[in-house]
This record gives sequence, C-alpha cells and structure tokens, in this order.
Amino acid sequence: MNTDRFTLSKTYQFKETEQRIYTLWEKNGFLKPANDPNHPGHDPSVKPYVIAIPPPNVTGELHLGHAMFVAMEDLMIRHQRMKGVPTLWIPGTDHAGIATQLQVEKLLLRTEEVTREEIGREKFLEHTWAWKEKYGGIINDQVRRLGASCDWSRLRFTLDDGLSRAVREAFVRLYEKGLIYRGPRLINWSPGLKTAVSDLEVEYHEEQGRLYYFKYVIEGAEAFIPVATTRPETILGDTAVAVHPDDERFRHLVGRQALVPILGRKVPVIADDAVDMEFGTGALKITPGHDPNDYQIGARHGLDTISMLDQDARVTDAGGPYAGLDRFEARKRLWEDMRAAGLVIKEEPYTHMVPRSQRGGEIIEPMISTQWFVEIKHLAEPAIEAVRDGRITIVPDYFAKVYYNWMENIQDWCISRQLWWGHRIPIWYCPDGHMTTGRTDPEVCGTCGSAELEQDPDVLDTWFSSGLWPFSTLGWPDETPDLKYFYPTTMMETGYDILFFWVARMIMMGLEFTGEAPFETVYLHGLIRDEQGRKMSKTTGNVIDPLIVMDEFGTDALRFTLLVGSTPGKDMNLSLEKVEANRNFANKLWNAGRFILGALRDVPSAAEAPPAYTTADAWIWARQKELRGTVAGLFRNHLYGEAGRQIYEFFWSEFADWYLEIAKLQLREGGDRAFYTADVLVSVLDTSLRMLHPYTPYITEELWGYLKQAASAASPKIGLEDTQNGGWPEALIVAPWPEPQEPEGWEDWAIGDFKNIQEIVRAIRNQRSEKNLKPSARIGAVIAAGETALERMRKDAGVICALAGLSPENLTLANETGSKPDGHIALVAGEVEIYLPLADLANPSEERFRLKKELAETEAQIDRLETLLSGPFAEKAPAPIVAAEREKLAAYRAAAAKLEGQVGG
RNA sequence: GGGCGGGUAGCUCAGUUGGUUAGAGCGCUUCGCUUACACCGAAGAAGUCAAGGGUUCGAGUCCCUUCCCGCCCACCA
Repeated sequence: MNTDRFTLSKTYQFKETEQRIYTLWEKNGFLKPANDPNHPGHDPSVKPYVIAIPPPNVTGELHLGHAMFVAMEDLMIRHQRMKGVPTLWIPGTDHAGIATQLQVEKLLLRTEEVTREEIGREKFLEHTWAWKEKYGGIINDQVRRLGASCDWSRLRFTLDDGLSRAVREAFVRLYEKGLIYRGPRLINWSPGLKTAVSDLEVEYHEEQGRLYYFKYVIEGAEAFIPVATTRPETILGDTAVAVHPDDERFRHLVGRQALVPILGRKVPVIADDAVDMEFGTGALKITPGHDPNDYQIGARHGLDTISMLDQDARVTDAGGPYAGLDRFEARKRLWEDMRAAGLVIKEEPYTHMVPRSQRGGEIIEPMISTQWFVEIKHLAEPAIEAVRDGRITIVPDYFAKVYYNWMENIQDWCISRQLWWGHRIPIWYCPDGHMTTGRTDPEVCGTCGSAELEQDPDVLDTWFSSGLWPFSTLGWPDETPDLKYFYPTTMMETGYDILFFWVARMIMMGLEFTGEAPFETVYLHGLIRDEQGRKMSKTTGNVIDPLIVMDEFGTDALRFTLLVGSTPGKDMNLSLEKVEANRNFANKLWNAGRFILGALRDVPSAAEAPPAYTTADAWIWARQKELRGTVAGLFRNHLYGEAGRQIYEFFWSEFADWYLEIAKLQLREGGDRAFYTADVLVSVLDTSLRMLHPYTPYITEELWGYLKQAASAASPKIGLEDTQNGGWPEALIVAPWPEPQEPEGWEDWAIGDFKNIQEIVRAIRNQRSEKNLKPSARIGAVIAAGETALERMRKDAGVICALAGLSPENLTLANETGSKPDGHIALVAGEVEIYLPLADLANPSEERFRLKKELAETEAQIDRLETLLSGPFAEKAPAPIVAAEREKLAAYRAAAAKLEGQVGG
C-alpha cells in the first residue's frame, strides 16, 4: 500500500493486513516448533511448551467460544515462542458424532429428501465424510483468521487413521483389563436420536408439570394405597408399590398384593427406607425399567423389570391395550381410563426437573438397554490423585474442588452410541454370541473359531476419542519422536463447561495409557455471554458472530477484548462497545507508530556525543522496565487479562499521552537530542509491540515490520536493545520477549522527578480550564521553589511550558517563595508554588476559598498520617512501609506550609 | 439436598501474595480540529467496595453470620 517506509495510512487497515501477515508467518515456518524432534540437530534436553487444541466440531460454525480459546492459547503459545521456548500447538477437529450426524441427516432430508436409513450406513458415511471435508476446512480457516499460530503440518482429525488406531488400542487395552464391559443396564435413552447417551449428556430443566394422584387397590380388600407420580404412563411398567417400613398408615398392607390400574396385574406391596413418608402420599410406585431410583429398589427386592417403552418411546406389548401408543398419548389415555374406573384421586400443577437431551432437546427416557460401559472408578482414583498431589494444577484453583466433587461420585460411563458416525466398537460376535476383539479385525471367533463374525453395529461416544487427544495426536500408541519429545503436553486451556466431559477424561485416559498426566496445567476460561449476561443462543437471538465482529473491528480488537476482559474461570459479558474501544486502542497503537516512523525520517543518522537523557527519557525508560517486571509476575500467575490492561495503560496514558508529546519538543531540538529521543521512541515502541504481540498479533507484526525497516534505515544504532542483541530479528513473532531487567538505581528518582513535572502541568492545566482560558492561549508564569527543586526544574522548563501552555519567555523561576506578584493567582503543586497571571479571570474570594479548601484537605491528610505514625503502626509495620508514610507526611507538611502562606497572604 | 462463584462509579467490569486518599472502558459535564490519532486531546463530576461482626498496626482483599444474584452436581415420586 505504502511504498514509503516512513509513512503509514491514517488508520489501521486490518482487512488488508491480516491475511498477508498470517501468510508471512506460515510461509516462513514460524508456526512450526523450533527444535523439531524429526529434524537433525534436535536437542531433547530443551523442554518444549505444548498445547493440544480443543478440537472444534466439524459442524462448521465458528462461535465466540472458539474465538476465546484460540485467543487465549495463541497468547500463551506466542509468549513462550518469544521467550525462546520450542512451542507446539497442535490443531485439529473433532468428528462430534451426534452433532455432525444430525446435521448431515438434516441436509440429506432437505436436499435429497432421504433419511439415513433409506440410503444405508455406507452411503450415509460417504455423505458425512464429504461434509467433513467441506466444513472441517472452513473451521480451520476461521481458526487461522483468528491468528492461531498452530503448526498446521500436524493437523489432526479424530477419525483419522492414526487416531482411530489409538482409539482401537485404548478400547482393546481396557477390554483386556476387564475395565470395559457390556450388559443390560438402566441407561438414558434419547428417543429422538435413538441412541443411548451418557449421564453428562442429559440436562435437567425445571419445568411445570403435573403430579397425578391415584389409587393402588389392594387385592381382595376395599383398601387402596394412594400414590403420586409425574409420569402416569409408567404405571404400565410397575412391579411393586413401596411404603416406608415405619409408616403406620400402610404397615398392615406390606406383603399384600396390589393391582396395577387397568392392567390388573398383581404386584407386591413392599417396605423400603428409600420412601419419603412426608412427600406426596408417602407411597411410591416402583418402575424398575424406567426410573433409576426404582431400578435400585427393584434390585434390592428382586423385583421384575418390565420394559414398557420401546426405542421410539412407544408402549410395548407389556402395556396391554396401550401397546403401540406414543408415551405422551399413552399417558393421556391411561389417565382417562383410570378416571373412568374411579382410580383417580386428583392432579395438581407441579414443578420438577425434567431430563432432556443435550443435543436433541427431547425428554430422555431411562430404559433398560444392553450397552458398553467403562468401569470408571479404576480410572478415576489415579486421576483424583494427580490433581491432589500437584502433578496437575487447575487454574483457577477453586475448580479443583469441583473436579474432586464430580470424580469422587463418578458413575460408570456408557460409551456405546447407536449412531453411524464415529469409531465403530471393535467387537465381533459369532452366532453363539462369543465376543472377539483385537488390534486388527479378527478372522474367526476367539472362543469357538467360527468364521461367521459380525461387528458390533454401534460406535463409541465421541468423548472416548477426545479423551486420548493429547497423545493420540502425537502418534500414540507408537513411540514416535513427537510423542517422546512433546508428551506430556504443558497446558490444557479450555472452557470450564467441559471440565467433566473432556478434561477429566483426558486425565483418566492419559494416566491409564501413558502412565503420565497428559498436561501440567489446566487453565479454564469462562463462558462468553451477551452484554446482559445471558447465555448466547439462537432462540434468544443474541448470538454475536465472531466473523462479523472481525469484519467490523478487526481480529486484534476482538482478541484483545476477549483476553483483557476476562478473568480465569469467570464468565464475561461481551458487548460490541468493548470491541470498539479496543479497536480504538489498535488505532492508537497505529498512530503512535505512525508518528514515530515519521520522526525517524528526519533524525540524524548517529549521535556525536555520548548519551544524555532527559527526565522524560529516563522516566519512560524506567516505567518500561517496571512494566516488564509487572507483566512477568502476572504471566507467571496466569493473570493474562491484568497484564494486558497494564500494557494498555502504559502505552496509552504514559507513552502516548506524555512521552510522545515531550518527544515532539525534543525532536525539534535536533542534533543529538533528537537522535536519543528517536532512540527512546523506537526502543519503547519496540518493547511495547513485543509485549502486545501475543494479544494483538496482526497489528503489532505489521507495525513492527515498518519500525524495523525505518529504524534500520535511519541508523543501525537506533533501537537500543537489538543493537546489543545483534540486530533486529526476522519477524516480531520470533522476536525475543522483553524479560525483566535488573534495576540500576536511577529508576526511582526518574519516576519521582517526572511525577513532579506531571503534578505541575496538571495543576496549571486545571486552573486554565477552571478560568476558561483558551487552550491555545500562551501565558506567563512564576514558578517558585527551593533551590534543589528549582535546579531540576530548569532542565525541564521547556517541557512544562509546552505541556502547560506557558510561553517560555514569560516564565520566571524564582527561589523566593510565598510572594505572589500582583495580578496573579496562586497554586501549589507539592513543594512548588505557581503564580499565573489570571487574576482578571478570577474572583478573589473564590480563589481564597479554593486555597483554603486545599489547605484543609492537606491538613486532614497530615492529621491522619500523624495519628498513624504515632500509633503502633510505626513499630509493627515493615520499615519500608513506614518510611514511605513518613515521606508522604513530609510532603504534605511542605505543601501545607506553602498553602498557609498563600491563604494568609 | 450437596458444592461453587459473585454482589466495587449511571452501565460493564478490573483490583496479583492485606500496606493505608479505590481503577479502567463506556456514558455524563466543560473546553479544544495544538502538524500521530476526533477511532483524538485537556479539565471535571461520580463509589459509606451488599449488610453486620471478627482477626490485624492496617481489610475491597483473610475469617464468621445474614441478605440478594448466578452456576454446577444429585434418582425425591
């Protein structure tokens, strides 16, 4: 766009920049790990930093959750890369069994008007692979657009051959250890999806339902037991009526037979502690085939189990006259019939928790079904231990409690799904029902030798393969160079909403199969909500599309907003106003850079005298050093948001607002002054860009590229740091990170002196504003102070004049304090008195009042500090803290003395 | 029922191991097109840090109680 390396466009053009910059990174191989174990010269002793990406689903929709983890992980990776650590960020996608299959089914129905059953498994899978090719590619491009510096040469997909082999190996090992079993159990059945789902895939929603009260008539007696239920249709599957053993009302009926309404089937009246005498009628109908609680009671009492619903949630033959009816229809009809038969007592509105499928949304039916399970306790115990003993750290730490809480109460994991899209269960059955497994497909039955084998039609839960992700992506079960060098990974960064689904399972499986914790740190970010804190959802219509945000404000603005607006583990409310504010920051960055580049054009190519820095130079340099230390500390504690805020503040309100303004003066002076000013400008901008790069990679890389060109052209000596480090690096993405620097002793006074200047400037500006003086009006001033303060000020008089709008020729520096010239107003800034010729614009009594008020405030501070310092504080608090307070007191006293003089005189 | 998090300026939030006048963005008021930036600059108003108690020389920060809000887990019909 611009051929002149000193001139930039007026605003940052992110659209034009982003793709070009990404290509630059990728083409130059910056995204690949330095110290690759597959390359010659590899040094295995250097510890790498590795993140396995949370693989997005191939369903093809980028959302803010993706933007969040990409931004956060990219920040971590870029930071480490700049620190010189070999980094690997493995990208990939997840086949997402149910979600993808549903999408493809929908597509087929819409485009070809066929169901998957109609075209058959093989054909359906072809369609699904085609879908994956299309949408998996799209999502990867979007991840790129977010700036993700992943190593795309290591792109993985959960259904790849390699990863499928890992899944096979994992299954077989668990099977051989007896940790995987098959059997009929009560599971969560999704009638819409026609598959079993795990406990985690069931969501409970509070919903308005009804509580139905009815009579369980006792056989051969007038008596009945009143029973309440929320699901009357399950009466058809009842095999007992239960009461509490201590319940006087029903004790005499225990052991009798009750008659199932309408069906007339005889079921026993039993006594069980699980019954709550206070709730409902105090009696419970028992349906072991369709209720988890009843299932256990049934098991205790050896009750029959009746399956009264089939896979479509229609009533089975066990339901007699209701057979074939849908579950809700059956409920209605049965209840009507019971009412007609006089068995209904009443019904009332009742709010309860309804289990719904996380995917399909329809009501889940607990059902008896033959499925595959992982015996999870054996895996859970070591996984709990790994967090407890610190092999894995969870950030923020309170999520460790959540983790323990879940892991300690974990139930066996149902891993089979009645789907087609996924890893097929590697079990083969012979006609006699023997099961054979193996790392390769078996030819004959392992038990009877029969060659007539049929593979289990089901596939594994998607999370089974996701659980292997940190090592399956590196080549496991083979001992590949990648696995050896990059495993265990370093950081697992993801949303807290999949702590159980994914993180816990990776820990369990990692420990089980590799003997090592799959990562050192788990960093959990919060969820992104809308500006009012509501969950984003299509039905609410409050979804913010990251692609649109990036189009409007740029990737960097979005990333910075997500990174700086968030605190580990806490949800954040995103609003476009915030993104806009950060777009403005990007523009600030751009324009500061633009100014500095422009300045470099006219700078003499080398200084003649040794460095002589101004107060402002020393100050910004000292602050820059402080910032390095602060940021390092924050990064160590994973407080990336706060670190970003600090850099933002430094850049905008210190470097841009103050130093740049002063630099204009210093540049105007020309000669060595201009050279050293340019040098500071370049160095501080360089440092700032490096520190911002993990947050806003595009604009910083782009600007830094210009800076490098211009600084190199202006003089090889400009840019202090890299003069020492052997010149400018190839690109910002691989430039060394600004590490903390040792203090050299001058920093404190540099910062102190400049604060004084700021104080004086602010005091004058304040009065100018109060008196409605035009900003362009230059006025004179008398500044009076003690000799030492005055000495310092002589150096910086020019700066004060320029920033406070004083005309230098009418500035008087006096060591005679307390004597206000005629026609002037007085103000006090610390130890300094300032007189401005603004009496004409001021009301004398208001002036007096202002000074009196200031004096009163200062005296209040003096009182406060005197009390503090005369109390136990002086002895008990650490010496440096006390000393600091004493200094403050001295300063207040000095100021008060000046003010008294003014008020009196 | 169990567990977890939060309540800080009009709004949205930050506040790192307790250090002594509490910060930002947006919004608001008043000025200003000063040759990097109006996606800007300067000045300003605005908070009893939910309430009460405690520990401490010192608490927004640690402990207890209470009141609100949110989330997670759990088979109360």
